[in-house]
Formats: sequence, structure tokens, C-alpha cells
Amino acid sequence: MEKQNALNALAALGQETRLDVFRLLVKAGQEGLPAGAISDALDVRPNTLSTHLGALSRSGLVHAERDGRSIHYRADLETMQALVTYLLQDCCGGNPDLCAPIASLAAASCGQGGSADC
Amino acid sequence: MEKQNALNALAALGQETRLDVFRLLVKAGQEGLPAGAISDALDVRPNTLSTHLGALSRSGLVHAERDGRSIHYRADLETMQALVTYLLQDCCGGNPDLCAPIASLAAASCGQGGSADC
DNA sequence: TCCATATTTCGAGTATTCTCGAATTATGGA
DNA sequence: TCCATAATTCGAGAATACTCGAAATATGGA
Repeated sequence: MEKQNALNALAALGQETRLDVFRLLVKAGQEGLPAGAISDALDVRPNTLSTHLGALSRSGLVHAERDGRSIHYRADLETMQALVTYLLQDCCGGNPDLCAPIASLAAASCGQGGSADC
Repeated sequence: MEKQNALNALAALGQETRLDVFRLLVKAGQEGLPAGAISDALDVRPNTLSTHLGALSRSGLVHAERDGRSIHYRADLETMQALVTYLLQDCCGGNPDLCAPIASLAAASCGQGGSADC
């Protein structure tokens, strides 16, 4: 991931409504949610939400797909993954010895679902 | 990590100068760097830098410590760790099956130093 | 075709952020 | 004490971001 992409993604997530939207979409899974459902769930006006969805979309964190009259948004976890990797590279590049605890914590946060293969 | 802390950290990193500062401090390691050295390295005026260092400091991503006439700033990797964990929790909570590739990529980014125990 | 629904785009108002020069505070040394 | 250095705080200007109501676009169904 390029620095500018990381910057866009971080700036996108550094705003409450957009972080809420992104987390909601992550929970919603692969199918995502139509804009209207997001608007209802978070109590944000449709036009304001549309602006935020545009920012998330430009940053690559979400993707839009029209489905009939509505437009489904879904979180792009690969971009999320790339962002985390970018942040960890920053960390581990200069301090490999400090990376282990971060990686193990990341793995631990995975285990919350109880899945052994995580 | 609380949502508001994550929000502050993300917003802090979502600005070019501050991301540059943070990365520079990560590379600088435990001792950190005095404000003047950061100012010189990144070609940012001292007062402007001070504002950004204040934002990073309030977000918990860096810490300041006076050393004689200068003030040393160092990156707080624990906050970084907590942020990554927070982001991964968002991810893994609803989709445990999607966490494994993210965790393994994180581990892979660790391995760049060649350290086997990472 | 005509209408209702879903979403976006437009334009404007307010708020926040970024940057800067000038002034201020804090420290160490002569 | 007096001065030089290091960094911060203050105040203001310009740019950017956020939110909203109103209008426009796109789709599906009667």
C-alpha cells in the first residue's frame, strides 16, 4: 500500500460517522447493506451519509454495487488488511524485536470467536 | 481501547505531517528524537511541528520527556498495538473466518527483518 | 407513460484544521 | 545575572471538512 492510500484510509476512519459506517459494514459481512439501511441504523441523513460513503469508497475501504433500486455497500477487508500491514511494517521495519508482541496480540484478538484455526 | 481513543489515533495518523513524524519516531527507536531534529528532518517549522506533536501526544501515539534544554519524543508502540488490535477486533468479531489471512499477513510483515521468532 | 422509492449531487452555512509570524516560557552556561 | 538555545503558546488568516435542505438522477412497477 502506498503512503497516500494509507493516509486516505486513516483519514477516512478518523471520523466518527465513517468509523461507525465501516464497523457496521464489517459486521454485515459479504452482502453488505444498502445505503438506506445504514442511514436508518446510524440515524444519519441520506445525503450526509452519501458524502461519507463517497469518502470511504474513494479510500478503498468500501465498495458499492447497485442492486435494483438500492445500492449495496460492503467493507473491503483486503484494504483493511493492507492498512494494518502497512502500519505494522512501519513498526517492524526499524524494530523487529517489537513486532512479536503486536503480532501475537493481533492473533489473540482473532481468537475471541473461539475459532482454533484463527 | 475505547472507540474515542481509536478515533483520535486514526485522525492523528490521517494527516501527512503527523504520519511522517510518527514513522520517523518509530524508526528512531526507544530514545526518540528531540523536537528540533524532527523539525529539521521533515522540514517543518518548529511551531507547526509543536502543534502536530501535541495532537500525537494527546492521542497517546507519542510521549514527550524533557532532556535538558530539548524535549525528546518517542513513539508509543503499545498504543499502536492497541489500535491495530482494535481494528482487527472490528474485523474478526463478525467474521472470524476472515481474520486468519489478516493475522498471517501481519505475521509476514513481521518476518521482513528475518527474525524467526517474530 | 407516470409515479414512488433509493440515492446522489448541488450550494451554502458553520465549524474545524492547518500553517505561520510573533511573543512567551524554560533550561543551561558564561 | 545575562544571554543563547529549544520548544511552546498565542492570534489570525486561509483552506478544508461537515452537515443540511433542495433539487436532480436512476430504477422498478402500475
